[in-house]
Amino acid sequence: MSRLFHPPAPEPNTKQRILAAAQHLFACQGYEKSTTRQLAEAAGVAEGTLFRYFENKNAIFVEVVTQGWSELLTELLTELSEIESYGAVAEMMRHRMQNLQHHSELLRVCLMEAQFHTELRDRIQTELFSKMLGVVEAFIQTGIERGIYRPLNPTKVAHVFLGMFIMAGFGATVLNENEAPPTPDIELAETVADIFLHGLLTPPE
Amino acid sequence: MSRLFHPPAPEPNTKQRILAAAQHLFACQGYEKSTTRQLAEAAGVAEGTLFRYFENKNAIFVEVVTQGWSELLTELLTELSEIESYGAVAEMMRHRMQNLQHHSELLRVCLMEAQFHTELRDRIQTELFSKMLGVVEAFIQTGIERGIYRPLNPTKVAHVFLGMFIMAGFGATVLNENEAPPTPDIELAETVADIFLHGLLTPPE
Amino acid sequence: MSRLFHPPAPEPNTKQRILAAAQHLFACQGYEKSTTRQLAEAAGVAEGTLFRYFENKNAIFVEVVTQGWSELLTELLTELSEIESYGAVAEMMRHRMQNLQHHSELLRVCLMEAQFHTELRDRIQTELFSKMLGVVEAFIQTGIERGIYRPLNPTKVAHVFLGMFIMAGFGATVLNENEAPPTPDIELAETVADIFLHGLLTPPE
Amino acid sequence: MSRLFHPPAPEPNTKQRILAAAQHLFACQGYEKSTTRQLAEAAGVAEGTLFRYFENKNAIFVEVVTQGWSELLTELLTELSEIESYGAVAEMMRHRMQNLQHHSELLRVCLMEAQFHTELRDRIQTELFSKMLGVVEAFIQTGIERGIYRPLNPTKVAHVFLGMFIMAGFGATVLNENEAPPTPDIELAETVADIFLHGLLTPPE
DNA sequence: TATGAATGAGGATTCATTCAT
DNA sequence: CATGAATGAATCCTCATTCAT
Repeated sequence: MSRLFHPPAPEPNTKQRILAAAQHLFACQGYEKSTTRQLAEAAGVAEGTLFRYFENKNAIFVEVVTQGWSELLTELLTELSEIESYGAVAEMMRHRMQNLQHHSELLRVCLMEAQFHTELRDRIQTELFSKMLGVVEAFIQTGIERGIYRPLNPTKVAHVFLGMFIMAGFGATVLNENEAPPTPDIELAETVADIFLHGLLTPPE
Repeated sequence: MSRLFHPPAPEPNTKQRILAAAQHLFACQGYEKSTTRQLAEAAGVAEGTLFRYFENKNAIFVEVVTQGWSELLTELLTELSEIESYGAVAEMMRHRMQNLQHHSELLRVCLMEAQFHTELRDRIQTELFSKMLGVVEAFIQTGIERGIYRPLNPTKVAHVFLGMFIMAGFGATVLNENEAPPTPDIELAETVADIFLHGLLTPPE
Repeated sequence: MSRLFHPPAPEPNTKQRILAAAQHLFACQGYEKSTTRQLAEAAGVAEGTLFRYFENKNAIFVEVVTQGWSELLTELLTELSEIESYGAVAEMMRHRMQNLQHHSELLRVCLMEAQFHTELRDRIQTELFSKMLGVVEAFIQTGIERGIYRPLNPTKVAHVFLGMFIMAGFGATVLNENEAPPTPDIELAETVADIFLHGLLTPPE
Repeated sequence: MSRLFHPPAPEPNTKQRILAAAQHLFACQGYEKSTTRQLAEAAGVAEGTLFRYFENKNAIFVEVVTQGWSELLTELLTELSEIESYGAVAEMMRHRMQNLQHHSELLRVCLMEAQFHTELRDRIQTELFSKMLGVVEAFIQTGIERGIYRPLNPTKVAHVFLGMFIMAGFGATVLNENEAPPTPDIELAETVADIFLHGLLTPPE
C-alpha cells in the first residue's frame, strides 16, 4: 500500500527542482528579495524542506551560481575547441549569442548577484574564470602568431571577448526598452560579432 | 557674519552627504543589504535624519541613480559633441574609459541594482537612455554616410558603443581578480577602443 | 492516541488566545498604546507568531470587534426573541445588564476604539447594527400597536434601548470612581431598566 | 520698524490656538494618532513652539480635557440651578441635548481618550464629576421628597441623568449611520428626555 | 523524510522632544 | 521668543531558521 504512492521522490529530484526555482526567482527578483517562502512554493516543497537539502539560503545561491557558471563556460569551451578556422570565430559567436537567451537568467544571477558574495566570487574566479580566460587567451595568441589577428595584447582581447558575451547577454535588458522576457536581439548579436571580428582580423592587403 | 557659522550643517549639505554615502554603500553591498542604520552611520547623521530628506530608503536609491545617470550621460554627450574627426572617436573613448574609474561605483549601482526597480528603470529609459542612443546613432549614421564607417545598422552600433562603456566600466569588476576598487584597466580600455574602432572603420583601400 | 499530545499547541488554540489577550489589552490601554510586543507577551507567543494568524495589528483589532459585536448582539437577540410579555422587558434588561460585566471589556473596545477605524465601523453598522435596530424597532412597534407602550417613534425608542445597554455597560467606567474592573453596578442597572420601562409603558388608567 | 509687525502674539493667544487645534484633532483622530507635527500645523505654529507652552504632548491633552469638562459641567450646573419646576427638567434636557452638538468634540475627547490617562481621569473624578453628581443628586432627592419623582435611589438616578447626556452626545456617532458631522438627532434627544421624564415622574392619579 | 508552526533578531520608519540659531 | 533640523528610542513587521510531529 505504501508502495502505491512513491511518496518521497516522485518528481525528478527535489534538489534540482529547488535549484531551478531558485535560479528563476533570483534572476527575477534578486537574491535578497526572494524569500524562502517563495522559494519553497515555487519548488513545490515545504519551507522546512529547503533546509534538508541546503544548509541555508546562501548555500542555495552558491550552488545555483556554481552550477551555472560551470555549465556556461563548459559549453563555451566545447564550442571553442571545435572551431576550425580562426576566422570562423564569428560564426561561433553568433551561435553562442543567439542562445544566450536560454542562459540569460543564469547570467543575470551570476553577474549581478554574485558580486556581493565575496567568497563565491573568488571561488568562481580561481576555479572557472581564470581557466577560461587562459583558454581564450591561448586561442587568440595563436591567431595573432599566425598573423590572422592583429597584434594586440591577447590577455586583453580575451577579456573583451568574454565581456562581449556578457554585454550581449544582458545588455539587452539594460539598454533595451522592452520589458520582461528580453528577446535576444539577434541583429545586435550579429553586429557585436561583426565589429569584434573586423576589429580583430588583420586587414587583407 | 553670523551667517558664517551654521553649526548644525557645517558639512557641504546633509542631503548630498547622504547621497554620497548611499552611492558608496549600494555599490559595495547592494541596495538590499545596505541597512538604513549603516547608511546613517556612513553619512554621519542619525537614522531618523535620513527620512527628513527622503521619503524612504527607496527614494534615496532613486535619487542616486537618477543623478548618476544624468551626470554620466551628460559628460558623454558633451565629449561627443566636441569631437571633430570621425576617426578621433577612439581618442575620446580612451579618455572616457580612463575616468570610468571615477564613475565605477555609479555604474555598478545603476546597472545592477536598478534592474529590480522597474519604475526607475523605465524612467531612466525614456528620459535619458533613448535620447542618448539617438545622439550616438545620429553620429554613427553620419560617419557611415560619409563612408568613414562601415555600413552597419547604426542603431545597433550605437548600442554596442554604449555597451562598450558599460562593459569596460564594470567588466573589470566581474572579470578581474582584484577586490573592491577596481583599478581601471587602461590597457583594457585601449584594447576595447581599438577593436571597436577597427571594427567600425571602413578599411583603407 | 498519539493525537492526544500536540505539544506546540496544548492551549485551546493560539488564535483565540491572541484574540483574548488583545481584547483585554485594547480595553485596558487602547489600541494605539498596545504594542505588538505586549500583545505577544500577553498571549504567550512570540511577536512574529501574531503575524502568522493576522495580517497586521489592525486585523487583530478588526477580528476582536467583529467577534465581539456579533456575540453581544446575538445574545441580546436571543433573549429578546424569547420574551413573552411586553411588560417583561424589564426583567430581561436586568438580566442582560447584570452580565454586561462579562462583556464590559468588549464594549469598551467596540465603542471607543472602533470610532477611529472607519471601514470597520461601517461594516459593523451595516452588518450588525442596523439589523439589530430593526428587530428592536419591530418589537417596540408591536408593543405600541397593542397599546402597551406609549406612542413614541419606535425607531428612536430602539436607539434609546440599545443606548441604554451601552451606557450601563461602560457608563460605570466613565462615571464611577472605581478603577479597572468596574464591578457592575446592579442597582444602577435596575434603575436604568426601571426608568426606561416606566417611561415607555402606557400609564394604567 | 519692529513695531510694524507685532510678531510674537498677533493672534488671539497662541496657547488657546494650540488647545483648540488639539481638541479638534484629538476628537477626529484620537490622541495617539495625532502627531505633534499635525498639531503644530493645525495651530499655525512651529513644532518646537508647542513645547514652550506645554511640557509635553500629554500636557496638552490634560489641559484640553480639564478645560473641557469644566466648561461642560459648569453650563449644565448653571442651567440646572435656573430651573424652576421639577417637571420642567425635560425642557432643560431638550435644550441641553440640542446643543450637545456644539460640544460633541469635547465629549468625544473627554469620554474616550481620557479613559487611558489614569491620573487625569482621577482628577476629573474628584474635582468635577463627584461634585456634579452631588448637585444632581440633591436636585433629584428634593424632587422625590416632594413626591414629584418616584421614590428611586437618587444617586443612581443622577448617574442615569448624566449618562443620558453622554449617550445622546455621542450615541449618535456610534449608533448612527451617518458619517463625520453627527447632526444632533433632535428627535432622539426628545425621546430620551421624554422617556426619562415619564420614567421618573410619579404617575398622576 | 517532509512538514509548517513557532521563533526572534533585525529592518524600515515614525515621532516626541531638544537645542542652536 | 519662535523656529525647525536633528535625534534615537520605540514601533510594526519580515523572514531565515529550528524542531516536534
